[in-house]
Amino acid sequence: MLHPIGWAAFGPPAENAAIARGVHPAVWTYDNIAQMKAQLRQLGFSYDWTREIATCDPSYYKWEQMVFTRMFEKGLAYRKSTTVNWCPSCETVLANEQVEDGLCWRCGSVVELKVMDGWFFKTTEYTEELLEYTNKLKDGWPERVLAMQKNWIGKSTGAEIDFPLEETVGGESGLRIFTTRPDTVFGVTYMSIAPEHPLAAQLIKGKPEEKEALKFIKRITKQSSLERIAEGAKKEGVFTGTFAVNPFTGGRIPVYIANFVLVEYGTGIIMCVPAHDQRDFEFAKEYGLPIVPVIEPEGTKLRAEDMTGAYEEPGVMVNSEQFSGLPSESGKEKIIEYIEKKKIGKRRVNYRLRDWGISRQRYWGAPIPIVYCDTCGVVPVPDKDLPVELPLDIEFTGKGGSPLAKAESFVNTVCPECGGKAKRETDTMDTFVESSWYFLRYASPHFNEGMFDKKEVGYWLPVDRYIGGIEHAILHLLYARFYTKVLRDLGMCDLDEPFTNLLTQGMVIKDGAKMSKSVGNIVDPDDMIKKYGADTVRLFMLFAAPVQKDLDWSDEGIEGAFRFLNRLWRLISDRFPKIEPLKGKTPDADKLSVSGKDLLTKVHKTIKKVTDDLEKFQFNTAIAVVMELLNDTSRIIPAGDEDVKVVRESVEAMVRLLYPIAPHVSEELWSELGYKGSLVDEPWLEWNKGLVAGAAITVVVQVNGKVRAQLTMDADVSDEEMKEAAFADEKVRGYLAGKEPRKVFVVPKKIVNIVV
RNA sequence: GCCCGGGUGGCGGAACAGGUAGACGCAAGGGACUUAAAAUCCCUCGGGUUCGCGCCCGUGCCGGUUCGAGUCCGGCCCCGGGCACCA
Repeated sequence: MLHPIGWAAFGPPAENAAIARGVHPAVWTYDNIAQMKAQLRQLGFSYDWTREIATCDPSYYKWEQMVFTRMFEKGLAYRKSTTVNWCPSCETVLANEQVEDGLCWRCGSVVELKVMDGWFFKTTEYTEELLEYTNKLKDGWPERVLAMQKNWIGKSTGAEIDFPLEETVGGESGLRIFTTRPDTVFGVTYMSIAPEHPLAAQLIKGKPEEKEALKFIKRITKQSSLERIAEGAKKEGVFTGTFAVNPFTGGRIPVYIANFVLVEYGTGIIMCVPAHDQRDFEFAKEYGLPIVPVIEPEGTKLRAEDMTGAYEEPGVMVNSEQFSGLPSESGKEKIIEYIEKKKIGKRRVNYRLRDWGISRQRYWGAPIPIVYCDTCGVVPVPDKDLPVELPLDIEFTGKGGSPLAKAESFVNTVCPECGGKAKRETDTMDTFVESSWYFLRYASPHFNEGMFDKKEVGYWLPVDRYIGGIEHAILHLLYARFYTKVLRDLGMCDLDEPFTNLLTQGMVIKDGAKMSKSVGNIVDPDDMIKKYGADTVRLFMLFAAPVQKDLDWSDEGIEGAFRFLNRLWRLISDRFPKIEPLKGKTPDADKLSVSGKDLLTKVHKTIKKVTDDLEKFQFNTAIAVVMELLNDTSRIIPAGDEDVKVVRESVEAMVRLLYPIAPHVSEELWSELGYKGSLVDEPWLEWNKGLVAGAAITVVVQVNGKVRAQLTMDADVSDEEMKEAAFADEKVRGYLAGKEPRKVFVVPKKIVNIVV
């Protein structure tokens, strides 16, 4: 088993601290690491510190840079100019996954849309595989995480169809659109193109509408992503002055520029069917465009003038020439077959997922290993010159963009190919790139002939048990899956997926809100450790809620955990210090009193339950049963020496069962109990199967499904004996009142239900 | 709108595989110990009813299947999360 730890050490917080307080990001980062490390050690986590890594170390990011150059060579890393998400506060570009409701995931600022050059990873190369594997991960991943990823990938099937233009524009003789509803093609009454689409400006060139349309484009493209979303209700557009032709009807179709068309999705141009698409409907109403129904619900006639909204459900095709009368679902197929035969379009699958923009206009990150040469163009840095180290001698002003771009000695370099003057790329990589492969590095953290030792990765990976927060359901978990597949295809490993089982643990909540400095509801672990000790903190956190759920921090709750450990401590040090260690010898069951025997049974049932629960990560219930055992053990009054031994056995069991949860206290009590050496060297306890199976059982007797009596019986009781005992019971007889039972159900060793 | 979760005491949460609902803990109330307090220990703690034994009701709501439903099925309501002008 490998239980490693490391630090995602790059990122804007360190740089922001440098700007605000004049501390170098590196100093700030390593200070924080030292503090965190001390805290983790105090808490007694069993990390393998020999494998510790920090992603800001050049010996780490060097390999990431090398992989970048390989990806570049394969076209999986590429540069393009496009509309990107810009966070004005972080002063950097964000990937689509890092924008939440139009706001920056990190700082919450309103994200602006900007056209910029940047580097991208071609996640879309793996879209279908990423989607397909969500089905294979089903056994180990929470349903909702997979659902989120599927959602994010957003597969939709349909067709691309070419609509010829009346006259050629900018070298284009037609407009290609994507639709999921080819069955509605006879109802097209206009088309729309995204304002950002390069062809939009071409379509209006020289037209009377040009001036008006240009103004519109300018206004819309200036809006932030938040405005574009928020104004969702209001559909706006302008006529381009250009017409296309419906290839099915030959009809003349006006082309609009419309604010609701997304340039990045599909082809950035759509056919508009107001009768069967709500958005198209609203736009048509606004601009007085015709509405032509071509799908009708079975047995109903649709009339454009009566419609108050689009009819989006399936139905029967009408007004569609030879396709009329077909159900819309099979109509889709027929239309697609038709366009493929006539070569005016083709079947097409579209995804929402877009390529991962990894350029960050920030200093504290791994430099992108690229050099720009006037002669040779874009040149990747050769392996022998890696890593491209982040220069530490930098001035942080917080103004005017990335400090890297102003570091002359960094920027100016020579071209690795021609030796001439060249300039370095000054963008750094998104920190999610580092976190996309650190788990592989753990397999061979000190390997210096490559990113990782393939043999070691083959041995340790995939991760059997990956634990992280739900907030990375899409971000980190999608990127890591993608990156792993890239590494596989570069021949570096044989993994299809990095994480077999995923456990999304909850956050610690205080007063109904996520703990944060700005809200001021922070509970400092150091304070808690000082007051109660690490074990109390551990115990409480594991006990208060199942790991998957958020944990409500409660000052009273932690007191309860503290009380429990103290009770155990007192039981051992005050009441039973003089009894000799059992050293594995179990008391003689025959010499025990009834309560002694009950306790012995309880001890072994507890061992079984804790073992099972830990296996299932159900720490809260595991702790609860140990608490029960402590209650029972404290209450017993031993009837003889053999009973005392049971108490001793119970105490020893509790200490050992609690070891993974409260290691410090357990070790201490273990030696208090007279044992030498550490519990870490002791094997896990096993329960006595005979004792657990042979224990007396409670049989419930129901009359007409209602519980009327509880009988204590032997574990090997037969159905017949259960029945007899049930009918013999006085209380039960009272309920039967002499009536003949109509039926008797017996659940072996559990229940007798008498129906009268 | 679509897709996932989830609704159990005052609270956090238990309940294998349809078989005693509320384990364990917190809070609350009462009592013991103490000059007093803290700590500790004991009792009560879903609702109604009863002097009590007990009885009736109760797992968001309505219905169904079953000898028996928190658990299964159908319909609805509410809460949380994800996606969303995705053509």
